[in-house]
Amino acid sequence: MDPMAQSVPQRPRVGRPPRISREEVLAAARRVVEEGGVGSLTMRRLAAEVGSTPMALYHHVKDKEELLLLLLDDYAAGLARPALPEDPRERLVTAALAMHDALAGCAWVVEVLVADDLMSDAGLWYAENIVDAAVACGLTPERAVHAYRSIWYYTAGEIIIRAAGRRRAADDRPTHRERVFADLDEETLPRLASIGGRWATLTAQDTYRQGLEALVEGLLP
Amino acid sequence: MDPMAQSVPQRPRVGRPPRISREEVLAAARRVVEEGGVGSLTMRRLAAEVGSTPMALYHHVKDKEELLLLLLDDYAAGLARPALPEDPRERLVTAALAMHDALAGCAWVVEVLVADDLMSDAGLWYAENIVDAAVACGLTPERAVHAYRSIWYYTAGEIIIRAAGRRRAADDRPTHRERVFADLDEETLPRLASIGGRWATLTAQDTYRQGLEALVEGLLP
DNA sequence: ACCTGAACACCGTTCAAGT
DNA sequence: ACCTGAACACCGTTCAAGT
Repeated sequence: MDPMAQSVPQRPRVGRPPRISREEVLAAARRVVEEGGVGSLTMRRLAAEVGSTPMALYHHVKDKEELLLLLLDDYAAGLARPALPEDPRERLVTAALAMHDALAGCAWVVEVLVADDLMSDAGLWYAENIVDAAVACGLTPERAVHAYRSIWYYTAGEIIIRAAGRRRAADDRPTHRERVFADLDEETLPRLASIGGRWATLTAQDTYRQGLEALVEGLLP
Repeated sequence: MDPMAQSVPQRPRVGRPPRISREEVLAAARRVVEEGGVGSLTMRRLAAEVGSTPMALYHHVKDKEELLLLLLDDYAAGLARPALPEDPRERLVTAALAMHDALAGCAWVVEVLVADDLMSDAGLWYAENIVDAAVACGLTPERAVHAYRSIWYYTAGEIIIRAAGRRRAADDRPTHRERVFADLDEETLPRLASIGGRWATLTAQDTYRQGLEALVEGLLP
């Protein structure tokens, strides 16, 4: 842009030339985390991935926490922002669904999110639209924030619990839950006993939208 | 009870007499976990707590996972089961609130719960009553299970996120969220910017019941 | 300025041996 | 039967030194 820019003397880079860059580290971290979740991202593993030593990483990120936050920013920045309907109630539901989808695609995100609440700037777009739509539906700003919070609890809970469920389903040994459901006491737990084997099927179904609409129905005046 | 029981010859206990018992291990684990969360419970720390070596523990519990499950059973067994109102809608809300309270008192429980879905038998009491009340309110058993699921997502999400929030508040360095909220762009995020500093106060408020009632309102016919 | 290697203070768990 | 000690394969991070 500025034709002079090129001739501005670059502060002469002294010392050893870099072998790895922050971007390279982040890209590798993304790969690792997408494949095996946050749990599988270790500084040592990451170092191996970029062909370096664990300590070299600390020259490009402050520590592991910063690494995760950077990863989050990065993910959030790439999210699509769907066009939202005019009608405020529909706008609210659509924004919440978009937030949910953004998270559902990437289970690891939630693990980090919960640890440091809310996304980066890019993620605030969802909150903005949900709160704003709630106000447009007639809530006070205070109640709109509370409504957003309820939706966030519901959404985060859904993502976390269903992700955990999928992880359990992945390693095939029977879970604690299955063992418990196999022999329910009909005397003390008649309703659950009558549902029996259908429990697993029913709770595996995706009912996010259903629950969201119920919640919104109850939250709005 | 059986007067003969005493004279039934005990299978002679051979070998070294035990120095620690399973109960002792569990009691120590409970202490550790209540104080510092699941994260602070390590086999090594626990061994030190009972005055033994890490490997001695493996004679009383299979591994760390079993230890956590035992801890859970134990906690669930001690829960009060409040009297529930006759009216099914009130019964539903009361049971959900009781479930929430049972969890809220013990943040560590949720960490384990999420990892292995649902509590032990004792915890199923909540599910039983919520599903049953939902049926009594006119839902089909299938929709009643879905309703329970939505309530469970909402409840678990609330507990997890608020627990994480409290953990962040505990170590006083400013969180990522605070930094982001400090300078919101009024152009792109006008609603959040207008809420500004009130966000922290508003989201710190306990609105579990409010959200629950909204959700129930929307879920029931 | 950037990278390396050794070291520290941790993990859960296995294995072989002691009482 | 119960416990111990040494060992294995891991962690994140600090520190002093090399290029």
